[in-house]
Amino acid sequence: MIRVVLVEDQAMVRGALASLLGLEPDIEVVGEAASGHEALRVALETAPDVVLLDIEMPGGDGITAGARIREALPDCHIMILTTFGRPGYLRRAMEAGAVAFLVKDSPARELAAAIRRVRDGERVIDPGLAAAALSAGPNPLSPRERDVLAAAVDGSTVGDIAVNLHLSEGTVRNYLSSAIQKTRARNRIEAVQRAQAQGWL
Amino acid sequence: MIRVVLVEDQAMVRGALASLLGLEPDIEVVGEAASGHEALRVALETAPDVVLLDIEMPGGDGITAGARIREALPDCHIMILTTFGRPGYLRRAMEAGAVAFLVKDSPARELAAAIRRVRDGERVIDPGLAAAALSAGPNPLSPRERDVLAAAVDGSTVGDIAVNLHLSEGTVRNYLSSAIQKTRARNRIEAVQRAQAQGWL
DNA sequence: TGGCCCGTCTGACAAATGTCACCGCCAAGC
DNA sequence: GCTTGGCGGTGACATTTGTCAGACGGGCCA
Repeated sequence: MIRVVLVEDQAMVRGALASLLGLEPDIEVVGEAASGHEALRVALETAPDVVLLDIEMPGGDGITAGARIREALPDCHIMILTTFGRPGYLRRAMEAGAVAFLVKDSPARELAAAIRRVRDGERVIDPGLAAAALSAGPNPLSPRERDVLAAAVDGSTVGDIAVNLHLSEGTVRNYLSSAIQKTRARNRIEAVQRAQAQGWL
Repeated sequence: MIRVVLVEDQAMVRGALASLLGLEPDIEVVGEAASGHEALRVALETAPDVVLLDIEMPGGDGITAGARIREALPDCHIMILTTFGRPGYLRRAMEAGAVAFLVKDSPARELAAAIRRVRDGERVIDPGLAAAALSAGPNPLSPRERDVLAAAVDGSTVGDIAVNLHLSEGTVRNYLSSAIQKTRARNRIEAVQRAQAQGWL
C-alpha cells in the first residue's frame, strides 16, 4: 500500500480527489490537510510515503510546506498538484525537493499513475512545462524589485508602497520602472500580471 | 437514478468529482464536458436530470451555458459549482434560472445531498452568500463602464482601450474615473479587482 | 410640452506614473 | 587592487492617468 496525504484548500476538491484515489487498490489516503501549516502536522502524525500538495492556499503555500516536510521526513516523496503550471512554480518546487509536478488540467487517471511512478523512484514532470521553465530562465527580478512589485498587486499607490517598505517615492518608482522593463510590460499592471504568470512573485 | 452531466474545465477535478458521485447509489454521471459550448451539446445528447456547471471556463462560461441548456431542456435542473462565491455570480446564476449555487469550499458530502434536494424541487444556496449578494445590491456599473473596465483588466493603456472600443481617449478616462468612484477604489487597478470580486465583469 | 434624470461622449486641467541621468555605499568576485 | 552589481536615494522631465465641467439625446412623468 502507498500511504498518501492530501493537501488542498478546497474541501470539495479534496474530498473528490480522495474518492478518486480510493478507487485504487494499492493507494490509501491516510490524512488530509487544508493548508500548508496543517500539512506539516498531519505529515508528522502519519509519516506517509507521499504528500500531494496544492500550491495556492491560505495559510502557508504548498512549496514551502513541502520543503519543511522533506526536512522532517527525508524518505517522504513530495508531489505538487496545482492549477497553474507556472514556470517559476516548477522551478521553486524542484529546488524545494519535489519529485513530481502535475497540473489539474491533466486527465484524472494520470494521478494514480504518477503516484506509482514516484513510489518507484521516478520523477514526474510535464515535458512541455519543463521546457517552458528552462526556456524562460530564472527570475530576473532582484529581491527588492520583487518586493516592490508584490506590494503593488493590490493597487497601492507609489506613496503607499514607499511607506510600507520604508523607501522614498523615487526609489519605488525606480524599482517599478526596472521591473516593468524586465517583464517587458507597458505599465505596472502588465508587469504584475506577467510576473505572476511566470510565478515570480 | 438521478442522471447528471458534469461540466468543469480541469480534467483532474472533473474526474475526481465523477468518482465522488460514482460512490452514490442513486446518482449516475451520464456525461462530461470541459467548456460551456461542449456542455450544451452533451446535455442535448443525454437529456439529464441535472447539469452541474463550473463558471470560469475557457470557451463559454457556465452561467450562459446554463441559460441555453434551460431553454432547450426546460425540465433539466441547472446547478452551479464554482470556486468563487461572488455576489454578482450568484445573482446572474439565479437570473439565468439556476436552482443551486455551491462553492468548492464546502464539504464534499454536500454535493450529493444538494443534488438530491434539487431533484426534490428544492433550491440550494449558501445562506451567507445569499445575504452578501442581497446586501451588495445590483451591479452599479453602466454597460459602457463595464465594457471599459473589462478592457482594462489586462493592463491596456487608455489609448488601446479607446481604439478597441472606438471611443476618444477622454471618454475612456471618464468611464474609468466613474467606475473607480462607484467601486470606491483609488485607481483602476483596485477598481478592476473590486469589480471582479463582486462578479461585476 | 416642459422639466428632469440618466447614460453617453468630449476636451481641458491637475496629479500620479514612468523614464532617465546621476550620486554614494557596500559586498562579492577576479 | 579594481571592477561589477545590487541597493537606496535625488531631481528633472515626458507621458499617462484621474477629475471636472459641460454638451447632447432619449426616456419618463407631471
